[in-house]
Amino acid sequence: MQKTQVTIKHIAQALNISISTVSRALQNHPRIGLRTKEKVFEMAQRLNYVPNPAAILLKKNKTFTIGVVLPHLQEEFFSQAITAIEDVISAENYNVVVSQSRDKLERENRAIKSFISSRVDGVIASISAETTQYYQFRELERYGIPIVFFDRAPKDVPVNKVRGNIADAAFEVIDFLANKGIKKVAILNGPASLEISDERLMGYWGAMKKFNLPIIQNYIKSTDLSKEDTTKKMIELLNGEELPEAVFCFNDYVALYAMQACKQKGLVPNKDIMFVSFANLPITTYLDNPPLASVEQFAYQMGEKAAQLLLKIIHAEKETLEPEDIVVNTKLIIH
Amino acid sequence: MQKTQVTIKHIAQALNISISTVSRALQNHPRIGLRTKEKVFEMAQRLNYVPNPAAILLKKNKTFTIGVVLPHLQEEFFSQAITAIEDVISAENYNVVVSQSRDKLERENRAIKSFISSRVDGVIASISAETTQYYQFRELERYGIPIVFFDRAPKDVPVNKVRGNIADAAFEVIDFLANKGIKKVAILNGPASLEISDERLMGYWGAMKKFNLPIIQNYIKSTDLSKEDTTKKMIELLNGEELPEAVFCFNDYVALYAMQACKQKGLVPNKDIMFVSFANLPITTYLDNPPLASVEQFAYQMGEKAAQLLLKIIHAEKETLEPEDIVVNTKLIIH
DNA sequence: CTGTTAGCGCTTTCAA
DNA sequence: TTGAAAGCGCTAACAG
Repeated sequence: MQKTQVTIKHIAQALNISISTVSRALQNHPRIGLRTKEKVFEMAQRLNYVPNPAAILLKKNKTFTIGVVLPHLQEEFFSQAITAIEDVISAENYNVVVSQSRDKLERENRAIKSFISSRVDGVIASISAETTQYYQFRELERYGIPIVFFDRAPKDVPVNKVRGNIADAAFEVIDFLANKGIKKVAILNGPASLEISDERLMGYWGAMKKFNLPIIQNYIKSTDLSKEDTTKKMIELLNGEELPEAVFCFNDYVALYAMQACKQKGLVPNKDIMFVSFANLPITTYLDNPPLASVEQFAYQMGEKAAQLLLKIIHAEKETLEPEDIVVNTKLIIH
Repeated sequence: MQKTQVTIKHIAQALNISISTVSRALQNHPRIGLRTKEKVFEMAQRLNYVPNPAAILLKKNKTFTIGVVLPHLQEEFFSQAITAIEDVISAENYNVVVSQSRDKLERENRAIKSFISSRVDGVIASISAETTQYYQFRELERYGIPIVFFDRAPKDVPVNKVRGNIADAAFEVIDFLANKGIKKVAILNGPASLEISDERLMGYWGAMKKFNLPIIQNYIKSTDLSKEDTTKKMIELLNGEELPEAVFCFNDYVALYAMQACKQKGLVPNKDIMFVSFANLPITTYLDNPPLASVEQFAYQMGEKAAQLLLKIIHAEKETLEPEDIVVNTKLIIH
């Protein structure tokens, strides 16, 4: 099937010059005659020469590839981030390999293994809902592969990361609800292993206190982000002593599942119970009664910063730099 | 940053044997002593040896990578297909590189270029809404890279493809509506450059005739799949002489956009006007008034077949085989 | 069963 | 400004 490929050797022969001259000409080496360069480029074109990446990689011991693991490409939040990463990375002639963990630890680990064996030059990660340990990422360190986390970073480990100012956003959400006279606010949070869950809780807690709203233990739930568990927790809220007036959800999926649980109980979401969440699905705007407000996280910007940081680390030839913690501002969007 | 990597040479030295023995042992070559093999594997483990893919590729002149271009990973249909492709392909130790065209010809071309320069062993493609020419894919042929299309294939060119029995499904849809006593059915079809648009139209046409339903020229619209154009076409339908009773949409996105246009005109979708479409977004089930029915296309199965076909072609060392056309059955789901 | 050797396509000293 | 030659890590004849 494969045609024999055109190599610099062919170009050299056709032009009756040495392969090193061809190689240099193709790289725009300064010490090559302008006429020679022209001839080489012309011939390369004519022969449909395409450089063999494997040979270059082998020689340079670099793959010009970065690996990205994240939970779901289907979430607008992540797909926007990946677009940004691709834009930044490809401008520097790097390639991107994306892998979805689907919130499974096992898939995340497999992706990391594959990144190691394909020898990527760096990794950008947003950890799965199941990930509680930093363990697996140590393996990357072992091979000297730098990592930058975005949005979902492991807790209690100093790492390079880019994240939204979640706690402030959560505070703002409660502020917004309080201003509307809503007092009883429940929270359907994400797994405790995620730092961004803690931050949501902190913001919630801080604001509830500040505005003298009642903090009810039963109003604080956390889910593993699956539909089943989210539904279960929402039903617990609905069956509780006092129905909350609003539910602050970890993200749009959680909100969607929770809203459906509501409907099944005969309540109209965003009329009988208000929902507010972190935006990652533009599709919620197609609902008949969309959530009152949501937090925009500027995924593109976050992806951009993460990619830039990673490139910076890759280019810095020195040993590990101080981990950076970049915070991107969020914005409360009132619908 | 990079640690110096462990090579088979290191293993050979540590064990005081030749590198070819190590290479063979690692490949489980039959003519290598069991004891030697064991020693080699042990040492490889101990030194954290990871084979350098670049060297293997260079040697074998194969990348064990296949490229996939498709419109949007966010559509459930495509993301399921990609999962299937990954499953099949990785079972044979191939890797997958995915690229989204976002329905832009230019992005599709860029992806193809990048597939060529990274020398993928094969390509699976579902063309963009803007693609009208087979032209760009010829470039792949030139380099002997086999292609399999799935779902969206170019028209009027004999190619390897996997597709649903769209025309039959479209027929079934009209049949279903006719049975409910619905006579005036409009169609919001995709761009004419896609074979799957033609097939939808054929099925529609055939059924409308068969059931003696009126075929009104103004009821037949096609959109470029963008929100703007779809909205425009839907508004034309709504402003026409006679309101259709049902609209048969190219896919769920088209349905979503069209339904929103409805709402803006004060009509309740799926009560005042029925919608039916090809399923690619499970999210539509969260709508208050979801579409009556939709066509399930078994994306996973389609992806699976496409991947299997591609592998078959890659493994068949001969010159181009006869193009295959694999049809996967669809199913009408009543909600 | 194992070792020697050539070479995949390219970059890069070193020498001219 | 160009060429010769070594070598990146691995595989695979060929030769024992």
